[in-house]
Amino acid sequence: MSLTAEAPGRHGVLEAAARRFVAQGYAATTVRQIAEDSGIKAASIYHHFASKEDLFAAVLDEGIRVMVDAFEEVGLVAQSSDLRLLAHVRAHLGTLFEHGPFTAAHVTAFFTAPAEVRERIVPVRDGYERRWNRLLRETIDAANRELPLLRLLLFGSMNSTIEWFDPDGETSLDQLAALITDQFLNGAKSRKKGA
Amino acid sequence: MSLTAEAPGRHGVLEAAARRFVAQGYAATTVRQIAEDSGIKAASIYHHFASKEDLFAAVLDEGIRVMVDAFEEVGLVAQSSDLRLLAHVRAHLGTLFEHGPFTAAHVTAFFTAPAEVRERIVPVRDGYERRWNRLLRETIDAANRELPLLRLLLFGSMNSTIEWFDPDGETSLDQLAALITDQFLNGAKSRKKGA
DNA sequence: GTCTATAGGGAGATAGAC
DNA sequence: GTCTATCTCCCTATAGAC
Repeated sequence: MSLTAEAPGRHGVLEAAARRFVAQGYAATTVRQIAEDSGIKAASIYHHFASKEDLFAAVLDEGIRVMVDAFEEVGLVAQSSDLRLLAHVRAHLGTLFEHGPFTAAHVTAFFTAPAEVRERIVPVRDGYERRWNRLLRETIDAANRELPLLRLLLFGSMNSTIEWFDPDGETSLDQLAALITDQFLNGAKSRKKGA
Repeated sequence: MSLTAEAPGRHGVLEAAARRFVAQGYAATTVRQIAEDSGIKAASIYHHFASKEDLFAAVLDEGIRVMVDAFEEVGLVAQSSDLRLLAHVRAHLGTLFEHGPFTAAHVTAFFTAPAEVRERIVPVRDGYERRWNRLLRETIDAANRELPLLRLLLFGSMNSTIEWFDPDGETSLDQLAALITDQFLNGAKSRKKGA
């Protein structure tokens, strides 16, 4: 929660770690940096986590938990399927920019995780992907074998925002979510200039 | 070019480095690993490159060069603008999966590059992005402030394929390029199941 | 739950012979 | 252009006191 509290506890360490992993990646981050950000000494990290890899796995886990929670919180809004998709796109973007550094760390660092860590996370990750497949099946009418591909393209668009979107800039997260959703469903051609 | 040649030379080292950076990221890759893959000793790397960062910058440079070359090679095909976009999407995917490891290394590792390296590369990268903005302006009719955003979404979709697409799987690169282009231009809703 | 002290290893890089 | 040998630094992790 804080960077300088006297006893940050497990969660404080976890959050400082996630922030570093986002900024530098896993390998480039040292336990000493995480400790310094947390306001404790490096050796104290090992009271909360057995190893740096263990800490990394905990960050990835929390990243998924935040995503799944946000997805479930959108709930079964009884609107059109297009608006339901928009709500979930907005929620996913929210996890990247508004709900702490965990999901961002997951998205940017998962790919570079050591194989053992990655295998440990995959089952949880699958649950989130299944939720999206179900959602998309209710929204678009593509062939069954195309649907996971379209989901991956949408994920690619959404997750790439972590590399370039500035939540304090001209475009708001709401606007970005609307743009991504409309582009995904109706295509870039539908966005006529003469609006 | 080869992993075990007696004198791999600068290019062999560069290629081995790119492969490692794709697989492990920059920080997790050691100069000793690159040397071993190249068939030389670690100290010999420093005959070709002043430092590991220097080698990294050379890999990123080459990654852009490959992208720009592929873009230019598509040329001014006098087809419809949709088909021209398809050709460029196919060319970009080709740089990720068919033209060596340099572009893949650029896409996956650029974000984690040390600030000095990144700043050195940005101007070259800008040239590639300008080419795409120009291409998209001829293809879609979106508002001027939306166009760069739409390009970033398309880049996000295309570049994410490096994390999940298997060029030896069921779907070919040609099919993937067609799917991405059609989804980008016309949206996922246009892909009706009853085809 | 945090500290000091330190073990043990591997990293990037250099010197100088061939 | 590549080698062997080595420097120096900093990494993860442990031991044991408070």
